[in-house]
Amino acid sequence: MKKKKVTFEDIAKYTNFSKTTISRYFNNPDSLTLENQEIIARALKELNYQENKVGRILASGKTEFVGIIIPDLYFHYYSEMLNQLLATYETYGYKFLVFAGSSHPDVERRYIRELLAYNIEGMIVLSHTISSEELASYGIPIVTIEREDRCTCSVNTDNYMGAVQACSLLYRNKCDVLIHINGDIAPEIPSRARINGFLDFCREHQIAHEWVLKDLSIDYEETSKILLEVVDYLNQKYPERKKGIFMPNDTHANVLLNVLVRKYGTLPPDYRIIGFDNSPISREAIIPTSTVGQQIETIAASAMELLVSRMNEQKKRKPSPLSEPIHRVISPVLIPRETCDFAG
Amino acid sequence: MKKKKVTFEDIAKYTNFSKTTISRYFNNPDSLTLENQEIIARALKELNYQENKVGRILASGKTEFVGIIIPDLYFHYYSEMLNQLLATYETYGYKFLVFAGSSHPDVERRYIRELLAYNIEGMIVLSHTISSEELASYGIPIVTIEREDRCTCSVNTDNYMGAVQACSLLYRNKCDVLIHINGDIAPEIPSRARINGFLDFCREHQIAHEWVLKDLSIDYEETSKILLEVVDYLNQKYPERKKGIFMPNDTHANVLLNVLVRKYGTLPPDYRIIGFDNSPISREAIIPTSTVGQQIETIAASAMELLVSRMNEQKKRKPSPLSEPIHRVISPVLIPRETCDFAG
DNA sequence: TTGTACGCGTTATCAC
DNA sequence: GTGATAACGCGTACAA
Repeated sequence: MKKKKVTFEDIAKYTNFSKTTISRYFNNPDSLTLENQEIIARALKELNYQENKVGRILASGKTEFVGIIIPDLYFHYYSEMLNQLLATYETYGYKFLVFAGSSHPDVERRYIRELLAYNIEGMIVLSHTISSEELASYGIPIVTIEREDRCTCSVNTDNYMGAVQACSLLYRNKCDVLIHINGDIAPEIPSRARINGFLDFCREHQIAHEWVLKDLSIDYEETSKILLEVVDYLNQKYPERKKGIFMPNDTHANVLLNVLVRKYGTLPPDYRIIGFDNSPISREAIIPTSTVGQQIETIAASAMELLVSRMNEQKKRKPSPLSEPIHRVISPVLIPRETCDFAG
Repeated sequence: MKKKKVTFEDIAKYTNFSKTTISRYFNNPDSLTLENQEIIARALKELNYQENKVGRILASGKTEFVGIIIPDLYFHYYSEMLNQLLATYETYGYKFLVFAGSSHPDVERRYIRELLAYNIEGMIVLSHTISSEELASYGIPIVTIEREDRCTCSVNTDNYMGAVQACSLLYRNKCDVLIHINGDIAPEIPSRARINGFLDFCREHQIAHEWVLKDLSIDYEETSKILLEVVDYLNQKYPERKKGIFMPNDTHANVLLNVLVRKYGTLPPDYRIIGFDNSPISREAIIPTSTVGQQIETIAASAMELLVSRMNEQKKRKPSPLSEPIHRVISPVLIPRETCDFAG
């Protein structure tokens, strides 16, 4: 069982053509006689030829590789995004080299160097670790998703609009006071707009509101404890008032919901809740939870479309100094469920 | 801004060494004078050399690529497995080309051909679509995880033991009748052993039991409806008896839990529940749910270790006809939580 | 310790 | 429509 791989050379000998012709058979078949195409096709079968793209890369410079750097696969948001990015293989044929980020800048720089060593044609970055300025400096097309994007192309959810939709739903649910529980987020991070949208909406509509400044972690028990305290605080501060709580994501909305249900046996009528993301947990919670749905498939498709157009520019034109960053914004979709009274 | 990449050639000219010496600097630095190493190191900085592994691949035949075919990233089990597989980059340096499988055999065959075209050195398969026999026929090292594995190396959870542990916990919780709600699973699928473990344990301990044969889908509402019917059925058939329910995974355990809590306001004392996987949902459920924890990190590490050893064999020895498949089994860990009375 | 020459599998540029 | 030849960037005998 010799593992000697069959090459164009072998096909050429076998068919009495030249390597060039074999190459053409793959890249420009129409330039061959139909007859000869069939001869070669047959030879490929008979010799059981296995395509080898490494040679092609070296000769053509095109790897059809795209690098992905994603911070984590814990949150469903990220794994679904990766899922949808990978799915674009069917559309564009780009293969994905994936690194799950480590939030250590130097480690991620090693990832990037490694990706560059394989001549990736472009990169999609979801990790927050490296500044967009540095990313841009690597000189290859890059699209970032939902992170700081001053110097890179990006696709983000319209977080501001999402927050406004969420608040609007709580408002229509006759909530007396709107609450947002979230850490302080740097202004350059897109999801910061959720806070801004919340604040602006409440001010514009002159609704009593409060941004409860709490950093909520990934740890369930810890978050649970914090949110229980927040509930006590809210009960004390806003007794007899209907509280509309806008949580920054569905995972934490679920923790809050559980805290309330475990405390009161059900979601008390003076609490309305809405989360963000439309993660599975929002449907699988003890009470199906209203949420602002991110259109992950659209975001992923849009990111790849943008990246592909950039990569094509790089190939065709000569100098093309990687024009101004393009920022795309995808509208979220309001999904009212049982943690609000009704959609209207 | 000419994009002309710096090559060994350039470094060689710049330093008055030959390409060979530059190459050696990377692959066998000790064979150079310390002095000369520094000269080259400096030149690399000054010319801003970017490693290019494509040439190396062509010359050496070693891509350091591993292909991953994963069925889906919806279930946390898979995304976490991918996470842990990617994390082994730090240990072995293999890069991962990832395809999210499509459950269409022909599509996955295209994926595999594409992977082979890039000379991947090995493959990790979680998808169930292609038979292990066909996988083995591709002639590269392959490790499968939690799927039919007759002809391939594999790493699986000890599903049988997991089921026994689950049943044992329910038994110690003084359940009168043990219930397992699951579809019929082909004997060659590892998770089939969960059913066998359930049945064997109950028979050996002479416990009343029933395998409720239901195919539960990924759809929450649909599953919810089915499980509500099952609950009615169980109430009727086993009134006044303490029912210990062993669910095949945490997602469905959560649906059942929600059905019960929504029906009774809490988990009735005559229902005990345990799931499988230790997914986040088991901790985030309205009542923290007992589960059989899969050691995903260990499984992933073990799979890569196995794969790496196989890939090394392929490189070193000449004929090495890819010896007999090795099957590794990782023990699960029982995690008792509030849906059971106590651990003892 | 260092250099020469060739090979890896494919594509691109010319010729014919 | 087809073929010879030279890249592409690096590794590796073999020679010095």
